[in-house]
Amino acid sequence: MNYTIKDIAYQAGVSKSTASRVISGKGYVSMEAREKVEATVQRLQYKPNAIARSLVSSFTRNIGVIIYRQHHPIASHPFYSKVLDAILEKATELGYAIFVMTDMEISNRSADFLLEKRVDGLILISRLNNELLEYVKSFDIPFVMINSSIEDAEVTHFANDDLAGGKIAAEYLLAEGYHPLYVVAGPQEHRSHYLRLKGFREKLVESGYSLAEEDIYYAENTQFDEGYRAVQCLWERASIPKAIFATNDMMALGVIRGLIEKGYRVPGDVAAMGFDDIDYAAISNPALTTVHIAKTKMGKAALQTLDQLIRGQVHLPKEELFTPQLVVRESTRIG
Amino acid sequence: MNYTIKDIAYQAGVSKSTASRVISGKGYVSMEAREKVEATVQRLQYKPNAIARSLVSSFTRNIGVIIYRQHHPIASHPFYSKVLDAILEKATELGYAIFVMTDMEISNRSADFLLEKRVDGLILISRLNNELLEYVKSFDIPFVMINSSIEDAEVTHFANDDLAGGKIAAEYLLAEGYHPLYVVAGPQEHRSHYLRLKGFREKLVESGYSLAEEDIYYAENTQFDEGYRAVQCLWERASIPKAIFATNDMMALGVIRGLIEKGYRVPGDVAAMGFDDIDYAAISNPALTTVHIAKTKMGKAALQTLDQLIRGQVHLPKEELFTPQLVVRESTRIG
DNA sequence: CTGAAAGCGCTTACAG
DNA sequence: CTGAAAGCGCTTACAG
Repeated sequence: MNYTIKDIAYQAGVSKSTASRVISGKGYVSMEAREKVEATVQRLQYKPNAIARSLVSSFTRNIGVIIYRQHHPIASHPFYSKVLDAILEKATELGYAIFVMTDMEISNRSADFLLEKRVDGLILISRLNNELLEYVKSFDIPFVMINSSIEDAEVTHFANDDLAGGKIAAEYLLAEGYHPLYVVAGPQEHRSHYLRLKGFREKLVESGYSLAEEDIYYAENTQFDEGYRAVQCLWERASIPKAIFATNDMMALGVIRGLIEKGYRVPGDVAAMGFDDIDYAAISNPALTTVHIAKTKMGKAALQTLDQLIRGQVHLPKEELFTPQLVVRESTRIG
Repeated sequence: MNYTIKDIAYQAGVSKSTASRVISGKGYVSMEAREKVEATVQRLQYKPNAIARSLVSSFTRNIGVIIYRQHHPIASHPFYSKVLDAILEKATELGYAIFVMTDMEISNRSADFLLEKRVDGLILISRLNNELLEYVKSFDIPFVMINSSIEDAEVTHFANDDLAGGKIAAEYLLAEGYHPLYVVAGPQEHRSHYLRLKGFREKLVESGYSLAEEDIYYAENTQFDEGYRAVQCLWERASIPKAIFATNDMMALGVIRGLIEKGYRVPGDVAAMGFDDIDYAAISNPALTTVHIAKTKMGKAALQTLDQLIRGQVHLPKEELFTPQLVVRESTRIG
C-alpha cells in the first residue's frame, strides 16, 4: 500500500543505495540522480518508513513520558499538563515524537511497554518509588525525572526549589502581618510537599515564630476536597488564623471555598495562599496568591538534557533546581 | 546492548524460530522447549524489539493523536486534556501506545511526521480544515475526528450534540425566568460554537422570544479574557441582561469576573452560564452552571472505533453524537 | 559518484 | 513439533 524505497529507485531509474542517499541526505549523489529521485518522491508522495530506518540505526527518535499518579488521571492535571505541553513543544523542535502514558499503579508495566517500543529515552514524572527506579536503571536507557517524589544521586532530576518556595511563602505572609498561620500540607511522602512545609516552617522559626503540629492539616491527597475538609477540621480549634497556606493551589482553592461557605471573607477575615501557580489561580475569585513554578522551563530543560544524554553526553548536572517566584494576587491582598 | 531473539535461542538451546514461537505465543511448541525459552527470557530480562516486529507485521500498535489549535497549547486545555485522558486510558486497555502532538499551524507536518512513524491510526482533534482533511484522506490510514471544526461525510466523527446543548441552555434559562439574555459566542468558524449559538437561538424563537445581533458578543477566541471583554462591550448598551450565556466555560468565567468587578452580584444581579463542564466549573466561585459534555465517553469511543477501523471493520457509523446534560450550580441559582 | 551485498531483529511459510 | 531460509524496508561499508 505504501511505496518503498525500492519503488522509488525503480521509478527513478537508480539503485536503492542511491535513492537512500538522496532521501536520507547522507553520502555523495550526482545532481542528476538527486533530481530524478526527488521528483519521484514528490510524485509518489513517498514517506520513508521510520520503522525500517530505526531497525538499522537503532534510534527511533521516540521518547516516552510516563506520569505516575496514584489517584487521578493526568493529562488534565493542572500542573503536569503544563509540563507536558512544554515537553511536546520542545519535542517538535528537536524532532522527537512523544509517547505519553499515565501509570496509576506505579508499576513496571509502562516502562516495560515503552522499552519494547525501543524509545530513545524516558522522562519519568511525579510519584516514583525506589523499586521502579532501580528497575529502569537496570536497563541502559537514558532517562531523567521531573518533580519526582524521590531522589537518586545517579539520576538527573528537574524540580522546583520547593524548600526555597516554602520560605518565600512564609516570609511573605509574615511580612504582610499575617499571624497566626495554618498550613494545609500535602502527603509528606512526596518530596515536594515535604520540602514546601519544611521551608515554610524553617522560615517561621528563623523569624522567631513556630508552627505547632496542631496548626497543620495533613491532607490525604492534593485535591480541592482536601483543602475544603482542612477548613472543617482546623476550625474545631478555638482560634481562627489570619491566613492559611496550602502546599498546592488546588488545596488552597478548596480552603477558600470552605472559608466562604463558613461566611468568612477572603482575604478580609482570613487570607489564603497556594503553591504551583496553576492557570486557575489567576482567574479564581478571589485570584489566588501563590508561588510560581517554572513548569514550562522544567519541561523544556528536561527534554533538552535527555536529548544530550541520548547523544552520548555524560557530564551533566544531576539535579537542576528551578527558582520559584512569589505571585501576589487578591487572596492575600487587603484593601 | 539489548539481547536479541538470537541470544535467547542460543542460550535456550533452540532455534530462532522456536524461540519466536514461544515469545510471540503463535504456533506449536513442546512443553520442554517452551520452558527453556521462558526461563532464558526471564533470566536475561529479554524485551522483544517491537520495531523489528512491526517491520514484519506492518502494524506498530501505535496511534497518533493530533490536537489542532490556533493559539494555545493543548495538553493543558481544560476540555481536550480530558478527552486525551480518556484516550490514554483506553489505549492502555487495548494495548496501544499513543503519540501526542499538538499542531498550532494546522499544517500537514504533524500528520506527515506520524505517517512516517507508521502509526496504525490517527485521531484528529479540533480545528481541522478541508485541505488538511483531504491530505490525510489521500493516505489509506484509518482515522477518526473528535470535536472537529468541520464535517465530512466520509470520516467518522465524535462530537457533542452542540445544537441540542444550545437548546438546553436556552430552555433552562427561560424556565428560570431569566430574560433578557446576552450571549458570548465563540468563533463561528468552529462548528461547535456555531451550533451552540444556533441551538440557543432556535430555542428562544420557539419559545416566542428572539435574539438580537446586538445582544451577542462574538469572541475572537474562546478564552477567559474574551468573556471578560464581552462584559465591557455589552455594557455599553442601555439595558442590563438578567443572564449571560457563553458558549464555553472559560468565557463564562471571564464574564463572571467582569460582572463582579463591575460590582454586580452573580447570580443575584446577573446570572451566568457556560458550556463544557470543565473541572474548574465545579469549584469556581460561584460554581458555574453549564452544559456537561461527555468528554471521557467521547475519547474512549473514538479510540474504540479507531481500533475497529484498524482491524478492518468498515461498516461503522459516520457520526456519533453525544447527548449533553444540564448541570445547575450556583451561578444561576438564586436563593 | 554508484550499485551489489550484508545486516538490523524479528516472523512466517515450508520442509522435514 | 522444529529448524533453515526468505523477507519486512531501510542503511552502510565496500568495490568499482
